[in-house]
Amino acid sequence: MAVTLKQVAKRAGVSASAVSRTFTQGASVSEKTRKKVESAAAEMGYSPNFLARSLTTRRTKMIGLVSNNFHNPIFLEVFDLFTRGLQECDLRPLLVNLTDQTDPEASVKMLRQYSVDGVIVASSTLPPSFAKAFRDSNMPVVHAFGRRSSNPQVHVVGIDNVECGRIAGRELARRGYRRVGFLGGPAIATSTRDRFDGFIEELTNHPKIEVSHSFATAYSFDAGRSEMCRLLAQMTPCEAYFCGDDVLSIGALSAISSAGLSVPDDIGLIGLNDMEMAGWENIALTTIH
Amino acid sequence: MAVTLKQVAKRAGVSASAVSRTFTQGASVSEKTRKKVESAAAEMGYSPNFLARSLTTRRTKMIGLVSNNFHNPIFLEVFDLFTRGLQECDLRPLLVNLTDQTDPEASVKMLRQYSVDGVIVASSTLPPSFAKAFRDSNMPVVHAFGRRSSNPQVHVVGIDNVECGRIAGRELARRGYRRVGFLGGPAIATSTRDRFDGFIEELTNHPKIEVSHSFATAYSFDAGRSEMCRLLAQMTPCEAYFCGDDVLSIGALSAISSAGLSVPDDIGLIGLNDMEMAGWENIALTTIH
DNA sequence: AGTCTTTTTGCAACCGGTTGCAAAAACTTT
DNA sequence: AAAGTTTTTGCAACCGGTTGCAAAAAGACT
Repeated sequence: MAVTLKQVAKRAGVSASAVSRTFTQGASVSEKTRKKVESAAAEMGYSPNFLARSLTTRRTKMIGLVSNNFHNPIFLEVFDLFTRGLQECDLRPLLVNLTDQTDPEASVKMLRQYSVDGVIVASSTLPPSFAKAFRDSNMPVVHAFGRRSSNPQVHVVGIDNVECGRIAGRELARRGYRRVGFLGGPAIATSTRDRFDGFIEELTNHPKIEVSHSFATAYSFDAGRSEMCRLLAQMTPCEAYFCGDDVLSIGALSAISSAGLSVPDDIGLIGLNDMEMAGWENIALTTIH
Repeated sequence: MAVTLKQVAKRAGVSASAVSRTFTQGASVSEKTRKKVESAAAEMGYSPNFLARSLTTRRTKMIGLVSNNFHNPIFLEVFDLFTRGLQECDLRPLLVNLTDQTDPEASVKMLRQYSVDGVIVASSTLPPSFAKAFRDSNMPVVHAFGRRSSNPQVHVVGIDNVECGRIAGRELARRGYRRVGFLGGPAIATSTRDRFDGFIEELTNHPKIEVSHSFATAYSFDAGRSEMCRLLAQMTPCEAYFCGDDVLSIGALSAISSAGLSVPDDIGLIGLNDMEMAGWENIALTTIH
């Protein structure tokens, strides 16, 4: 069906190697044969088959892009940036949706079968063991939004979650709130733990401020809304909250307005991520970039 | 590095073909050798290399997933559903981000080099010629959210945009508005054209209703907001608008509140898509599912 | 036990490329 | 023009699998 190297070789009147070489960076071909090959290839509409090539070069230029965050709009921004970044490096993302998948093994196996050159695990809620599973299978791994670990085999790229917690704590203190709360994402997520730690650490510098905390079940609107509803139903809600992330915050925001209260007049709120939506005028969330 | 078929064959004491056959659906292998091969494979952690296999089978089980909509949160839902659907069929999406790419040829070439089994073009704003370009290169193509064309080579999956326009028109009429507007997405997009046509068509049944229209520059919050700002600054804004989609609507919503007006008391608004966010209580958009 | 069928097996060629190596061709030098 | 050097070229083996075909093995039937 598709034009093959051999057909081009025949048409150009040269050997297969010559054709192969004109399409490989830095191979030795004379100007004359290169011209012949190039024009034959152009006429026939030939371009080399990457997968056949990968068999010998051992490079597919495919990168597994693995995530389970398909309900948090910030991840559309993430996917946009990641795919464009990869494309600029001449790499292709093979997308893997991990939603409702608890065992890494199946994905590891699949990505190995496709011989990806590397894997990006883009998630703050997957356990570190997940990224490790890929690594153990000898693929280079970047865990985006992961936590730096004692095990240096997995590259981690992300924000300093502990520092985020500190920033939030410091800002709430600066604004004079006396009773503040941490409304975190899922309690098992490392991102949640770290933000919590930083928040608490900062607020120990302000012993007069009363601090409480609770966790939502996910980084999602619904989770944020229902957790905030619960908090508002208690006898003494806090004066201000640091929420796990922006979507969670927007859920909380919604609970607060539904209760007839307003942000920031009645309750202070600070999010995290500075996603596009946070800046929308009908949301207007204070957030950490 | 990775374990190969030959190594397994040696270990199991059988020929390469035998190993290959135990891993191919419906090939003829005796129970005895299958067992031998399977245990050898398990011990060595072997699984077949899909790309090498694809060379002879001519099936990669990879599908190009092409889109330029990385700023409209509805597409995160789309990507979620599409990737899961593909995965259920044992197919893998190779994601292609077309943002700031005007020429289809580069992507066509790239996807051919990776020998994808087919392509899904997921976009309502790309011209039909884009999907055709893939088709002309002999790949099966599905244009999701595209417009049914006279050229039957490209499969189209999507909503009935004309009917959406009718529904919106009918609903606004039913609610008794006398002066309604169409605030569409980009004027070149087929989805915009079709929704517009349906809207107008329906409202010709109600000659007493005054209809006007305008187009935003994109399906985005900012575009919706600024177009609505412009409309509100005019002497006679409409009583209600049908917006191109939900993000556009939310932008319009924001412009309306900023102007000190309220929906639905001062101005009616109806969106399209019923994205998750439309249901969030602090947005509460009327929309078409 | 011998013959006829059916199933299982290995050989070898192939999928579409790359690459080490030695021979051929093209330049330099003297 | 001969010898030496460098560049270009094609051959053949290989990457990791699949598959048509004929031979071998197993099973069915007299």
